[in-house]
Amino acid sequence: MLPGTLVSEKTGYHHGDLRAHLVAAVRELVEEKGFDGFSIAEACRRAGVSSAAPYKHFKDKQEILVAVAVDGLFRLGDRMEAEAAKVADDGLARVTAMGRAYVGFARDEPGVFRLTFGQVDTEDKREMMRAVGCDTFGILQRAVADCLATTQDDPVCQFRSYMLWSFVHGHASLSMDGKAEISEAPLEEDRLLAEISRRVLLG
Amino acid sequence: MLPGTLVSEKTGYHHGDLRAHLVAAVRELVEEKGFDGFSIAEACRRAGVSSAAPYKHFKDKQEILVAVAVDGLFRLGDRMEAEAAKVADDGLARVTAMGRAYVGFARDEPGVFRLTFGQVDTEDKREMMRAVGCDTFGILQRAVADCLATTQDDPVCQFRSYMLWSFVHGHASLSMDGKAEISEAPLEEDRLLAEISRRVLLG
DNA sequence: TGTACATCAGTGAACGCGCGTTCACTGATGTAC
DNA sequence: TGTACATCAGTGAACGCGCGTTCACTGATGTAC
Repeated sequence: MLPGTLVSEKTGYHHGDLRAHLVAAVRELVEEKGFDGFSIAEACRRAGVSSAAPYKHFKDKQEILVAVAVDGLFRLGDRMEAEAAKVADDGLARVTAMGRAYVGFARDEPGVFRLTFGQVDTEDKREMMRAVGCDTFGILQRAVADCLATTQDDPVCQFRSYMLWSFVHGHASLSMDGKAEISEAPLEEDRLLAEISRRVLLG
Repeated sequence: MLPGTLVSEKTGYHHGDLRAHLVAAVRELVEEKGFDGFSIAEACRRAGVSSAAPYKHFKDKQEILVAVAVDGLFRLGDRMEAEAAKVADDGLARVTAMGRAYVGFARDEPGVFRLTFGQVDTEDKREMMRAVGCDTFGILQRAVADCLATTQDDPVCQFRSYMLWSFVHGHASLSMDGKAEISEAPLEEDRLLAEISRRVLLG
């Protein structure tokens, strides 16, 4: 359930890496119950720790959720890069692969996805997310710049990157909760992603 | 605050149209606090009614939220049709206008938007939303069919409609919480919507 | 028009619950000498 | 190597709170005669 490898198996009092374990437990809960419906108390039970323990690592509930969201963004970025790296050096195909990674992430972890792109309550979270979000978006921008034989700063590149992001994000959101019947046919989805990359990047 | 026109101003015991008033109150709260953070109790206080009253109209909390979500979908559809009707009979422009309506709705009522397209907890809600959602999506499909000089059933029409929906939904979601800096320049957004309609419907 | 009565939409008090957070504490760990 | 001690990461009990829901009730409304 929780990754045993993360624990430096201390017996008894001290936990080892409670912070990471809490984040993992919250991640699980957010998937199971949605990001409302989640509670610190239950995350503690799951991590095998008293309900006061988290406050040694986090200021409050909000801060834990931000940690989970940031962690999610990082993993999303990693997944995009990994998926793109698998593809031969055809720019268009790489962009499509990133889209596939994005949608895959949303489908595998809808709770975290919603949390990550969900409403922003605090200024802290807003700042944090903006910073990490720019990094992740940069991954796409670089691939698009490659494709168009231009630089990331080129307004054309930014415009097209944002178009792609919108589309993929929209499809991810809609397919996540079955609003697109199309998502039942994985072949169709590949076509969809390829088609949209083509239409945005060429022509 | 609450639309006085809706109340058939009964004095005292009987309320007139509590159901509609509760939905309105919940809508307000969902905007103010997000759809977590909302509580029946507070909606009752706002509607000036005891906390037991809602159970004469709704089975439970979930059912109220579904009512608000369904109501939101209907109003979204109305807005799309209204915005499209303003435009001369150029198919492409009408589709773009619908996009503008969609994004406008998301920006005006982010809470309801998130609730409407957010996670589906119960099978009841799923069914309800699917039915109303198909109606709303149908509005777009008809405009696209017009544009392509084909019928709604044509797979090409469905495919393109879904592409448009994805894009607009994605942009709406991202711009809602300021993830697109682009959203600060309304002129740019018009260009974005027009461009995407063109790229999806032509070529 | 007046009366009796069924129905309906509200009240208000009460319930049990689980939550987020605090507090004083305690046991383990690492370091200086 | 041994001891003293500061620091740190946990405990567990307690708190106050607001919630969703239930219950027996009551007052208003509409209708049949």
